[in-house]
Amino acid sequence: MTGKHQHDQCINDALEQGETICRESGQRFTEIRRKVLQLVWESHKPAKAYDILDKLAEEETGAAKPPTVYRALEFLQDNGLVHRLNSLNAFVGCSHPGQHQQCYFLICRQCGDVSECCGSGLTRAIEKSASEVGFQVESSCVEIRGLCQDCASKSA
Amino acid sequence: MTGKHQHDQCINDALEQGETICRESGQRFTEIRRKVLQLVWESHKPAKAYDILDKLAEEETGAAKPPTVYRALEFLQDNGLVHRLNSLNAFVGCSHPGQHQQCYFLICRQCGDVSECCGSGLTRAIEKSASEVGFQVESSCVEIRGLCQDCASKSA
DNA sequence: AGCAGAATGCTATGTTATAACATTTTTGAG
DNA sequence: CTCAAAAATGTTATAACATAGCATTCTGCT
Repeated sequence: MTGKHQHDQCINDALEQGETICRESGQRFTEIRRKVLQLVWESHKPAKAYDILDKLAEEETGAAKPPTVYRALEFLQDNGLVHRLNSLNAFVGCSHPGQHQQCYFLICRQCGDVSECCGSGLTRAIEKSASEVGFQVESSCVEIRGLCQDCASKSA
Repeated sequence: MTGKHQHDQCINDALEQGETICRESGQRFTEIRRKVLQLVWESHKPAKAYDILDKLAEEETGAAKPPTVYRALEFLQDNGLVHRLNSLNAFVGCSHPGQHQQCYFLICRQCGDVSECCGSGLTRAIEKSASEVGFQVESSCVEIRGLCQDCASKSA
């Protein structure tokens, strides 16, 4: 996820998945939504809403306004194409849209890359802990900070 | 945590712990810090910075300004007396300051109460998941939404 | 063409948070 | 006690993040 990879492929995959998901659910994958998804996927680093806004402004004649971006982001979130990182007020592309129940994020404090994980172990641990105090889990937000493998090995 | 309880006791405990922690670490538990901690502890619901600000304004002659509140909150966080909930942009009192490694929060969507848990099971699950991809955990933020026991039984 | 609903544009404003510098308070050294 | 350094607070301004509400445009359908 964080290592060297042909990142264009990530972007293309993401756009195609957006296309597919919208087609299948009868929603429209409009230019703005496509563009915003592409910008979110420019890297594996979280994208801030206003940075996306600025990038849109560079490319478009009429500069986009905040609601435009936030609406697109909301749509993408609703359709599982991006996730919001609460601890950073930022967004990352979902690496396997349409197929997860619950996931969590590993955020590298060094390089800033975020990777998404979906092992069921953590989900089960959360359910278990919560049920011990009679709490019914509906959703959870798990954001983990630390050093990714690449950065750990470089700084070692 | 969420049931009926003599909440004054929670507040008093929290203030005393603030006192103690500051004394032991050679820091000052000033009036503002004390007051903000008290306001955070008014209930088990998360407190927003600007609400605290408003409450301070009601009681003080000279209305406090945002930096005053944010500074106090930062101090309290640094000393483990309050936690910030990223998913809500809000703060809750720490229910056992000075003695935890890592904790997570159960946030009831019905009554809004938040309770703090520190079982090691979840921490271990996080460590384990992260280590599978070579990620070194430094800190984590876990916020779980759902229904607390009280609300679940009422709505049942 | 004409309509309904979805999407976008746009203005304004609400909410959350911090930078930068002035002033006051506290503490400890002499 | 007094002064200087450090800590805390005050103050102003503004940055950063987000949404409400209404106008306009686009799309698909009949």
